[in-house]
Amino acid sequence: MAYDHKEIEKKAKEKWATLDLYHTDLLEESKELYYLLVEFPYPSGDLHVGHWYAFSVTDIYARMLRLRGKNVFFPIGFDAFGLPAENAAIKHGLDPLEWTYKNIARMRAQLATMGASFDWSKEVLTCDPGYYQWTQWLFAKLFEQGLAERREAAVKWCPKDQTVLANEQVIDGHCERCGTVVEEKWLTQWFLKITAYAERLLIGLETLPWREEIKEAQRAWIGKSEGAYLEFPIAGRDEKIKVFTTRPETVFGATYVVLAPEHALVSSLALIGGSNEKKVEEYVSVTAGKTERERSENRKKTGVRLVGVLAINPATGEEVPIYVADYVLGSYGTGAVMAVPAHDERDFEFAEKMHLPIKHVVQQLFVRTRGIDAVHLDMPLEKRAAVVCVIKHWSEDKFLCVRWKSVPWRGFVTGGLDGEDIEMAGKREIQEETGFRHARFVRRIGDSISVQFYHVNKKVNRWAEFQGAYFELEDGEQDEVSKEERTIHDIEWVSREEVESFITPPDIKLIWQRYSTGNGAYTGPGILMNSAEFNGRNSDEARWDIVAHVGGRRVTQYRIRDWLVSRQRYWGCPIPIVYDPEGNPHVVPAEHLPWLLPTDVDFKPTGEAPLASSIELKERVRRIFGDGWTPEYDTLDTFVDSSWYFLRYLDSKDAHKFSDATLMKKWLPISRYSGGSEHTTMHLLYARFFMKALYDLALVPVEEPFIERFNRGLIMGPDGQKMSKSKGNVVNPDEFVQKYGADAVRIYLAFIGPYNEPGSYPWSLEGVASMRKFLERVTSLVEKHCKSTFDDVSHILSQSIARAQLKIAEDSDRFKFNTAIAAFMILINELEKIPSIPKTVLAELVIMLSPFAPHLAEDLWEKLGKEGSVHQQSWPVIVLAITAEQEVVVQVNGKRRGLLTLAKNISEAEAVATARALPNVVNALFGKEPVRIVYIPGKIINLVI
RNA sequence: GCCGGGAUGGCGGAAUUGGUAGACGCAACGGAUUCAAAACCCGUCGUCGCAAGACAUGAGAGUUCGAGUCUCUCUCCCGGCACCA
Repeated sequence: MAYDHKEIEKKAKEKWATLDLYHTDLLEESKELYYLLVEFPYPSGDLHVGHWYAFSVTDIYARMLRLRGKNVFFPIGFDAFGLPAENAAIKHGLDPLEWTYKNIARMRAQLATMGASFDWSKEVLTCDPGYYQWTQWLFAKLFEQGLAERREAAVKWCPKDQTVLANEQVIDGHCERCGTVVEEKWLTQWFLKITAYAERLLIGLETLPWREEIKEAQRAWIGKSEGAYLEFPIAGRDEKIKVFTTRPETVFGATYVVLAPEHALVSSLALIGGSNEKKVEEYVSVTAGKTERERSENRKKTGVRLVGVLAINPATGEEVPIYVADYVLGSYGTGAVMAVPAHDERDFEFAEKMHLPIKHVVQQLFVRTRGIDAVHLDMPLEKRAAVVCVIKHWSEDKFLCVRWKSVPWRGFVTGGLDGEDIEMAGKREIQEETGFRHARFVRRIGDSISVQFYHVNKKVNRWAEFQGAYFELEDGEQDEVSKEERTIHDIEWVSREEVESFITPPDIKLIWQRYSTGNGAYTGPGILMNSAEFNGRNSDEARWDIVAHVGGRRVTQYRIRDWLVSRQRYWGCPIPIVYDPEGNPHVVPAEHLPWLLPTDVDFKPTGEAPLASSIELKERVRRIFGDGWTPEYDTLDTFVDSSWYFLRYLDSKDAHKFSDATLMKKWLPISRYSGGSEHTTMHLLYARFFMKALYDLALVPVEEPFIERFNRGLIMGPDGQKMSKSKGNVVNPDEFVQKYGADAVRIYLAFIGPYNEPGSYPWSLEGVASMRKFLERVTSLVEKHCKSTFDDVSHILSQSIARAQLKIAEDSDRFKFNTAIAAFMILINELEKIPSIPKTVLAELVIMLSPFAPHLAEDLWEKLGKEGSVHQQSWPVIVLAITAEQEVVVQVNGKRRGLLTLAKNISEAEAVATARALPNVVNALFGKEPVRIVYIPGKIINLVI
């Protein structure tokens, strides 16, 4: 081994400690400020590959920015409240506090091995009373502002952890932490009103330069939908059923109304109807016993009609039945919907099952815009009703299709109604176009559709209302077809399988699909029909007019629910609330903060909050507030702790305020936040919500906490599978650090793939070794030339170095450390071929290496006899000289035939002449004269023959 | 089902705005060195072909002098949401 990494790492760390290198002076004004944040870890007690990936790669950027003259704030701390500590207490009888602090101590030591340049002096621990005092203080502020609220709600309950979970912590109906199937419970809980900020959380995304997938995930989570409240009066009563719909324009097609089982009107309406009250009650109680998960798992539609009561469709005035069905959610919208089976899949499914009427009010519209039958924009559209005939052979499974002669159009027999009904018109067209005499009308096919096209033969624009109809031929008896018809098209028998591909226009295809696979709900926009005075209008365009017409109100709904923060757990931040003898909540006054977590508790899960077992807490409340006052026993969701930690970093030890206003003004918003994609919709949204709420309270200077956000990828096992103990593919980074050194592991992780996108990269067993080899080559290079007295830097060499410096800096800015390292490797490969390298170049090289391999670079810096630390140097100033020549690719017909190095100021004629003289070009031209020459100076000459 | 992102050698990946496809690295192969091996060093390395060259960025079409990159259709993979009216 060319170098002893253990020795080097030890020496470097001692040197950095002596120089106090990573203490950020937050007041330093002369440099540009850069707040680089990385998600702080939970102190699980063991540093795994994921931690290395998160912290050591981000550290590369922190170090590089410092070299580039920035005042970089790169803090660290621990998200130290949470379940594992408590589980350790339950399982092994350990003290959660001791367990946590022991783990923290261990992880601090492990983090130190990676050589990360964290400023430990600003460390925060969320479980420290000095921290959670301010979590409590901020909670109190939100409470005073009406943003923290106590109410009864159906909550997700994990029977194993014996606690309530936030919606976000339930994954596929299972507890995010322990995987147990989640139950539902009805409890009084604390909520933070994130819904009040739904719109602003959405708008705020617009200006953030985040990746689209992160923004989209948040948008989907917020789930904005615009629609209207419409009211359906109950026949013979004063009451009304209020529904929410995003498609109010389909109200004419609402043929029944559905209430969620938990809807307030269900029991009273059942009583009025009377006749099936028992059945309704039974249905409601059965669904109440199911979790939301169970309800949505079984997608089969169930429901009960409220017999004896009817609602009135406000558009048609018709009476429609009322159902109770669990496919309608009580927690969204108004808990009631108007059902439009023709235009909503769920309503369609329910209507089919219950044999309810399906009324078609939106006609699908096809406009032919391409091809020979495209609508002529300068001509008016002539309306006409028409029939499209699907005709089956009298004995075989074949269908009668039509192939036009003059145009590439293939479809079915189609013709205008001319005042007849569908059956008559169809029979007549079949007779005229095909000669078949005995077609039997079987049925209509689905609903009508609108098609706008240019009628090639009749030379007019048509707006046809197509009605599909199914006919069966009784026999093959056929008349002679008129000559006129024969010149227009041929008829053809096509087998069932081939019909779909035989037919050309999409609208005729749709009729075929409806015939062969059945009709469904049409959920798109189109032309309104069966909608009184709105008939013929575009559905999207008429939407709000219809809302006005039926006296509805335009509203916006959000999918996001308020943030449930109560946890029936011990190891969390106590909710700073006490109850007076009447049971009203009061915030614990600031002078009593921190509102300490009691220590005399029983951890055994009983279904009660552990804090309820503390005598000290009850005593404390009685002592401070008086007899009859009782404490809140729940603790806060740990996501509350982590929603503001980045503010505390700036002023982590302050006993008088949560953070320093002046420093926040200087350092916020955070320049770049690096983390895992698993936090996209929870932590990131909560932190943004907190920031906006605190901004409104004038407690913070900015509304959005993070300018840039980067989600890193995942490191997989060597088999490409997610690392897990059961698969036996877990890579222990410590082994590799021991064997190859921290620098090799760092550089390997940075090289494995782009750090700016959430991909997944398998850990290659040879990868770290190869990085070690590379570092040894750099070492040998420096050692070989470090005694050299030669100091003449050639032009070519200085250009190579400048190019590498620029590339490394640029790629690092984009978090593309893989290509940055590649650029460094290219430079080393080049330098190894040079017999003598000046010391100034070596020094620059070591500085360039230092963010990636901080320990080795420090050692090499000393080998060069330099003073101070390499990490206190400046990133070399880049001077890229302008060259007089440039490379130009020569192509013939777009294929590369040669490469020229031409003077930059060469004329086009000269450049082309030089290109044409190339032997390969001469060959490719076959003596022909180019018909076109594309010349882009500095890039390409393309000769087109 | 809907939304978002993606698909490039045996593998991880590269290719700032449409302009030399496969940078850099791994693995593999050949050589040199060695008593031998490891390490190191030199070379080969998309496919077909002796070569010239042809063909190649999930499949198919299109736009363009020129497409991994832009447009359309389809397939598959990853992520998010999902009975949210």
